[in-house]
Amino acid sequence: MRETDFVSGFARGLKVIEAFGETTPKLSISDVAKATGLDRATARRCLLTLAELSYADYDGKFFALTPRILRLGHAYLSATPLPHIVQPFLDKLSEEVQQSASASVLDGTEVVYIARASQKRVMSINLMPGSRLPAYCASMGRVLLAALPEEEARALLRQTVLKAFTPRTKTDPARLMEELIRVRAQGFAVIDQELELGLCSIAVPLENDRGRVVAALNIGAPAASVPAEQMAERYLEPLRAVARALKPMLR
Amino acid sequence: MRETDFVSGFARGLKVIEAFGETTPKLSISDVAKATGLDRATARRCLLTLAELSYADYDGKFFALTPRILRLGHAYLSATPLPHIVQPFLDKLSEEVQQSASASVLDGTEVVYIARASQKRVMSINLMPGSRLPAYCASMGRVLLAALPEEEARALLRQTVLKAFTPRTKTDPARLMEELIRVRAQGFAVIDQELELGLCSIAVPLENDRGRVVAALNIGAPAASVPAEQMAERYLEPLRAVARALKPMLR
DNA sequence: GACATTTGTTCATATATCGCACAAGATGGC
DNA sequence: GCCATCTTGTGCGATATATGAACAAATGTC
Repeated sequence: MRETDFVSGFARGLKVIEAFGETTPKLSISDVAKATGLDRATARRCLLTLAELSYADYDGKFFALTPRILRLGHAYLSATPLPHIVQPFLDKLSEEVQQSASASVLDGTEVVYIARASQKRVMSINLMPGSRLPAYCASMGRVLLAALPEEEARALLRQTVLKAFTPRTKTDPARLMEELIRVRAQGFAVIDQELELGLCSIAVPLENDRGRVVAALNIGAPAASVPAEQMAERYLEPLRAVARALKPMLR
Repeated sequence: MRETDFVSGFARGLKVIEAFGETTPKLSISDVAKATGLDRATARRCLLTLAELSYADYDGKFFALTPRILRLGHAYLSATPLPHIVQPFLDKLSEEVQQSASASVLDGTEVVYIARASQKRVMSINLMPGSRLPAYCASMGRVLLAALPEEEARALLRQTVLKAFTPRTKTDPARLMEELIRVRAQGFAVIDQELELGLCSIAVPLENDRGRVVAALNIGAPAASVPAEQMAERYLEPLRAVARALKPMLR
């Protein structure tokens, strides 16, 4: 790609949108400049552009995103076949096993939820399509990393800040790589309270008709009612049945 | 705002993202140029920029958005307090009444879902945060339109294509305005299969601590099990209880 | 209340992008 | 197989944007 085939004003604007996050719903011009590394004058122009288009509100001091910004993500969710195809299967699966079921894909070092059917909430975090979790300590993340060429998985782990969310979180890259190899061999991953105490989950890869892994499916359950050792015997077959049923439908 | 405080490259890029939709998951350069009204060269530069930043894939012919684009909408969902505050209340409400419960806000002529707790699916459309419905024929839309100054509501209806989704859909602007006045007076709206046959819903406004309507809450139920006449007697009180409980928590 | 910082805004100019026109390549009909 | 049509890629002049410094205003500190 040539230098001139890149619209840096657009790229800068996207950076500005992403500056808004979890802990920062309202940002001043300087806040955004600092968060993005852009010049204050440039950040201001991007923010005023967002406001002009009603993607953001401006009270003269702080900018805040408006729900209109959801159109952007929705363009993906409604345009991409996978979420639509998977959703009814997750609904059925979730009802059958009386636990939450989800599907996700990999985006860099993170897992991105693309569909979800939730039963009564057991997690403190509220997951929905678009939500992200670090791949290294999520069951679907393990499955998706395990599906990559070993070198690629290793590279992603190197890029990740391996933080211990609970005392059980595995954070040693070497042990994680071993775990990925085991996951690939056995065809599923079980997470025992590595992301949140009290929460277990199990995931399997979802292949398309040509055998390429295109997503992961999981079931999450409270550790109190389903100990980690029982996850596989209870949920592996239902998950695999869904993956088998979906396989011929995925291009 | 001065002319030079607007980054048109950014605005054009956002238009390109929104060109991807329901029926158009993969678009060529010309497709996007046609859909957005941009010059082909410009559309191409925006698309290549998206691809360079991994917001889109490019196979040499077609562009498709990647899940990375969900970061943009997620910036809003995670940064805005309302969805987080409302979600656990919807969960409880949904379990209590054994029906789906949702919250939404108005964006132009459309209702945008910002949180949702779903029971077994009754709608053919799959709703999630970010999903949009036309305001004029959705229960939350009626409530949100009714909360606007009459002239503003009338203006939005004028901008809307009033399509009949079912034989029961109300599409006459004058009758809709009457309906909005009734909704405002009674403090709730009931929709009887106007959006989809077999689906009824009821919505109430959600006010903040200063009495401004900041969102709408609703419950949807299959018409077969809950006829429209029963929606209010069954669900109005539970909905209002949630709205009352939330009110002091909303700035 | 005066000083020091931070923040927002403006401006001139160097730089990058836009849209047009044209060339090259792909597609489809017959 | 050939022409008509549509699509994509590129060079260039005109136009729009980014930059960083300078100033003004607001905010925080002692």
